[in-house]
Amino acid sequence: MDKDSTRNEQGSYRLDRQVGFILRRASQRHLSIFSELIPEVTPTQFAVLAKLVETGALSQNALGRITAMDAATVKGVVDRLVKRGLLTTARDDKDKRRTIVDLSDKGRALYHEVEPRARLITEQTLAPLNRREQETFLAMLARLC
Amino acid sequence: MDKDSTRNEQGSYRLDRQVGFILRRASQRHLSIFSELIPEVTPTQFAVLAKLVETGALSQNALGRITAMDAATVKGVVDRLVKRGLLTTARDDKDKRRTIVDLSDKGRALYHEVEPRARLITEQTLAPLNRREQETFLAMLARLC
DNA sequence: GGTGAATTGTTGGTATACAAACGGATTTTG
DNA sequence: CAAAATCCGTTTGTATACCAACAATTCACC
Repeated sequence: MDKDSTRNEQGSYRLDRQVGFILRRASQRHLSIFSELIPEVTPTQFAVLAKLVETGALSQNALGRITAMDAATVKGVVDRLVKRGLLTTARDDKDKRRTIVDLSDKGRALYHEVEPRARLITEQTLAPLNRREQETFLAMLARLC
Repeated sequence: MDKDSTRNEQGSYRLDRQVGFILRRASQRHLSIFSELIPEVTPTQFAVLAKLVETGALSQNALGRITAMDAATVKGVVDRLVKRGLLTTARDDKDKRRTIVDLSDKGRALYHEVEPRARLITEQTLAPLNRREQETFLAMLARLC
């Protein structure tokens, strides 16, 4: 009889029920928490610092790949961090196309100063869920990438 | 003994485990699906069209509020949609501060043409999860806003 | 009923994001 | 080895996003 209810027949399109819209609002809340706890850098800039600490110096494009930014975006981010003295860049002698990006001492120091607060950001963002839900949620979210 | 394992002592900070980072990558994938299925408008622009269909004409700021954009952002979005003839704007006579934003016929037509594909976007974005997981996921995500 | 407070929309500034096109360097492959 | 394909970084253009400051208008309250 009403077997159709499993299909998409639940009536009109409601923006507030679409993943994209909810995803955007969740990102907004996260950003707000982030800039409250770490006003020194943006989430993207912090991602660059964190990855360089994890992996060491990288070419600019490689850095973009592991931080999920395209070449044009990563350029702007690196430029701004270099201008603030948090990163250094150098030509690669073996492959003259490449620019090697690395942390400066100041950049490494800032990262370690800020990293504890970064943990709090994840914690506060996920605070509406209990521990078990948090794990489930993160696992599902990761599957959507 | 190891009761501390419930705390944050799980070792080093890993960027790939932070909500913010995963959220960003999930948004990227969603955007990619969106622009593939609906190249005519951006997600934000579509949100404006959808909300105007839902609620009818609104002041520019009110529109921003229900679509989760600040005043500066919504202005740009509305301007571009007006330029393309998808929206109309008019001064409010009762409150001379306000600009009334509404769909044009062309905007309404485009919305209805595109809306079925918008459902597919949500479907494809959530495709890695089964039906039950999708519901759980959306409910949890909504709690993070 | 008039003044301080709040709201509305605008502007300018900064920071992601992504697409497309480009020149130079390196790798692949025929 | 030489041509083709690929990779690297840059630039330009468009579109969110958010902040802060601003003028005009309306509201609240005394």
